[in-house]
Amino acid sequence: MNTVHYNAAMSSPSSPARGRPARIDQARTVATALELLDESGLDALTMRRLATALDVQAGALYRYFATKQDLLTAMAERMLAGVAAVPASAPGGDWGEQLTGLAGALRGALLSYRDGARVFAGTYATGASVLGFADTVVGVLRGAGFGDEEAARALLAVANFTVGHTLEEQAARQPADGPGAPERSADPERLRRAVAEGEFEQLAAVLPTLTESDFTAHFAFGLHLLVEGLRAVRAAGGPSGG
Amino acid sequence: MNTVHYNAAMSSPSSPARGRPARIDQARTVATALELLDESGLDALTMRRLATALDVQAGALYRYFATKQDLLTAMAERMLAGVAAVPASAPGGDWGEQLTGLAGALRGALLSYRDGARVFAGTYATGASVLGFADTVVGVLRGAGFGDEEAARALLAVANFTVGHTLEEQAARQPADGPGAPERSADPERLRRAVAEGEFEQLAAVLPTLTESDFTAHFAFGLHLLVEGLRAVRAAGGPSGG
DNA sequence: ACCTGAACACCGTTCAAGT
DNA sequence: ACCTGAACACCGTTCAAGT
Repeated sequence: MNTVHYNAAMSSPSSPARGRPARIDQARTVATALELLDESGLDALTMRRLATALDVQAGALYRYFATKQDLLTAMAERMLAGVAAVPASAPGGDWGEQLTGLAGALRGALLSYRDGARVFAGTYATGASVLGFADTVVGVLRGAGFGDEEAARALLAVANFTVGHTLEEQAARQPADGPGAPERSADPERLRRAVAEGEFEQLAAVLPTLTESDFTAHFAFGLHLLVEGLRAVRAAGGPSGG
Repeated sequence: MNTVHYNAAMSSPSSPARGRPARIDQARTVATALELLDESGLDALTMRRLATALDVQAGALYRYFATKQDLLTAMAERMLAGVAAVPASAPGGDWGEQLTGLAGALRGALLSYRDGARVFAGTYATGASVLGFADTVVGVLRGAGFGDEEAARALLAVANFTVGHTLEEQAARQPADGPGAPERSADPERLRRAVAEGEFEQLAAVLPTLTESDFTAHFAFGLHLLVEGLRAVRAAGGPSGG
């Protein structure tokens, strides 16, 4: 069962190719959609533009994906392909380092496509890539002695932090194309101005760190907090040592 | 300077009301937009529907908001109104409890409107509510002895976790209107089926916790990890005790 | 079986013209 | 100064009809 089941309700192309051979299929459609996403961003990814890139009419896409949302879910699933294999390629380290590596791999997968985090956050993918990642994370935690409940909640905490962080990281990296300045992009200049205008003494003091562009350091710090928190939880809860 | 400056480039209504009195304004437009959001969700919030609710034509909205994105930013800002006042109303407790209260207030603010987290995550609000919240959080942390860099990074970690968590919480609470099952909603049933179909032993073991609907407990656990992580960081770094 | 062509019911945004 | 009316350039989705 390696294949992703995008949508069991969709009519998949039957095995013996009756009639004309298909000009597109799910895999090529998702691949082209991800290329388009990376080139132009989520807002520019329309069914019509995707169809044009595939040299087909827009309606043809609906033979493979019931809705655009289904396509986005398949894209999210594909983005995470191989993300669970990270600890296997770097087997050393304790559970904390393995968890850090896995979270970093998730962030890397989302960062590897423009608006990747937005696509992932906007879908609910339950394919082999996503579940395999979750399975690996939970395996590391249970192997380290955490209980089932703690392992599940730790998975959620790490995943939600990673998605939330990468969402903002990619929003900040948005090109802000043109002097018209779109409102979503996290321009540090606007933040600086806003802090200067109001009375935010505390914020003003930490502004240099807050507006720095080293998102890897921000991510590492948050992840470090979660791992150290887990260490504290385990020390307080279970009878086993580290 | 209490007023939120939605967009300095927009022509605000001049003080002496020349010509016809305005039938709509920014404040009423944002309030109505939030009502509509809460009733029907973000996907149903269109400029045309909002205009109809305000008894006006769609084009009239563009005298107050340059783009829909600007309107959404103003909505995000308004959602967080008063969220920084939480520690003032419950002044007791150490920095950890105060931080927990602030994060809980942020989650509560996002939860108080349907798709609130999606609106917030999709914008970059830098008004008094958002900056006031950030200022308060940083103030708590610096007051507890954390350095400027750690305080800034801790703010980001807590905010990103909270947004990421609430994004998923609201996706899970989506009514999933109709048996057609929209793909975004985090139906626990689909997750159960997907885990059962594949070979995810670790995931299967924690499935009861993973699919439980007590998001408050999930949120509390993640927040607990962050706070305990901060305690560990402070113990390891600074010379001052707790 | 697979895709086209054409339509349906919408969008966000702009802007001359009215009052 | 504020809003209307109407248009522009799109959307996602459906479906009879062609091959």
